[in-house]
Amino acid sequence: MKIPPVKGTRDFYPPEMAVRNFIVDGWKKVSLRNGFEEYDGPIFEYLKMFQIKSGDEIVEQLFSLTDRGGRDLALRPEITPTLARMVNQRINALPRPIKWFSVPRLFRAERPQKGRLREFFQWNIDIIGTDDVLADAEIIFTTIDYLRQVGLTSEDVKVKMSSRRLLAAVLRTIGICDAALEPLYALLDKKTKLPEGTFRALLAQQVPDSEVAEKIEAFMDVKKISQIKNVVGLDDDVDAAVDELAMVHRFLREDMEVGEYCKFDPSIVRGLAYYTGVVFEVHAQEGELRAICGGGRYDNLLCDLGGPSISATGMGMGDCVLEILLRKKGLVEKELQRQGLDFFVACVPGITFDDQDGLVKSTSEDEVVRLTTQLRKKGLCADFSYRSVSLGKQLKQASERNAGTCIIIGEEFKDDKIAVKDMTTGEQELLGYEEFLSNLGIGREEK
RNA sequence: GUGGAAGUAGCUCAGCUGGUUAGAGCACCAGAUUGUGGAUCUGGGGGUCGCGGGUUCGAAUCCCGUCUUUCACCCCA
Repeated sequence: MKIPPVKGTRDFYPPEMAVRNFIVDGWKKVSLRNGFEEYDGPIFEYLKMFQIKSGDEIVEQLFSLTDRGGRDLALRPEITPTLARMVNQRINALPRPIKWFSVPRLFRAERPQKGRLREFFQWNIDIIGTDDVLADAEIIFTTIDYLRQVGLTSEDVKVKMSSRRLLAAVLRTIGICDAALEPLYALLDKKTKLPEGTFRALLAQQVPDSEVAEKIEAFMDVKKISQIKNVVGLDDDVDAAVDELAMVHRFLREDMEVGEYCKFDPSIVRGLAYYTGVVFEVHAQEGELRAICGGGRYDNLLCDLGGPSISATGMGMGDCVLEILLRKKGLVEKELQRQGLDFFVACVPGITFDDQDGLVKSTSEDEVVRLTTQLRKKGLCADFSYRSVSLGKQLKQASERNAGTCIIIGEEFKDDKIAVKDMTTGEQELLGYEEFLSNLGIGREEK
């Protein structure tokens, strides 16, 4: 019986696995060099934990199960609740600020489409326990640091940033009441995806006062943080929010040297209600891809999940959209070619080697295994052919395996010599067996 | 969850309005080549035409259902 892969999942054959590792290894490397420590939690949690934060609609998009003890569980659709749980559990013992990262495997029972599957990986970085905007800047910087690391330039991608606090202050100043904020956020979030006329019509529904609606539109057209005050007028809350966002931008531009990646964009709202401050998304400049990542400040979430009131800011980046973009930009091919063996050990089949008394000591096939063992003992990647086939076949295998060097055990092994062939240049030299082995470690660090 | 499009070999696809035994390229395996790889040539394996049902003397081809993929919505933690 043929069993197909489950809807929305991927099989990682070696080439796909190499790409996945390229992505994940980059995430980890960049996290560590920016001072984040890795954590992880269980792949399933109590269903209730996800319900608290997200509500019933989200529950329909969870893979849930009941265990034999009657516990209602769910495969994690995100790791932030787990992070909050772990931090809350040891909140008094953990030194702050907490700078943690994770690369969890996540599950969402949504209908799959381009850049969105039912099982995927997501890079999460969070800074918990400080309300300093420098932490927001660092989250954004670390995100850019990764994008830059894999070769995406400020021509390729842009960090669009705004602020929930700013948006709330602006809307209140204009005259929107608190109850109307949430549905309005949802609409503003969609502005760039809707035709202008449609947006205007929907806005008119929510905001009947055309003067107010015009002000909202004017705000949505603002290109620079410094222009906000001119459009909205004077207000202490707006001023404070503007200054805060301007400070994040200044850190990124003047101190972290990534200003060319960043721009203010008032249409960045983020879907979820729990964001409280700076919010941002990274988008590819060209093409119709969904956001590569998103993040922001969420000062109330830990408290909502049963912990103390502690501020936090973070970012999540999934692997699906990122991979599509990296492939489109030709940034993964090089990585695929780099993997391969250090050595492939081959032999001329059927040669026997005698000891001093003329008795058979070993065959060339035996010596292949012995030499490979020595190479592996030194931590090198080495392999050989199981079947005793012609030397030509073995060399072919060596090049298919992308071996850097091929070693040939032939007649000259009777004089304790081996042929060492460089597979890229094709050059070959005879070396003493012991001499070759003892020189192996040297010069390897430079590679 | 709603609507559109598609599904033929591991991959990309051909197969005219239903008509013998379903093809090609690439990939894979073997040989040419028992001490020298990436090339070339020759040969080979591999398909219940996504699955199930219907129409028909006859279905890869037409119809229905279903699964999967994909696009647009909903949503996007």
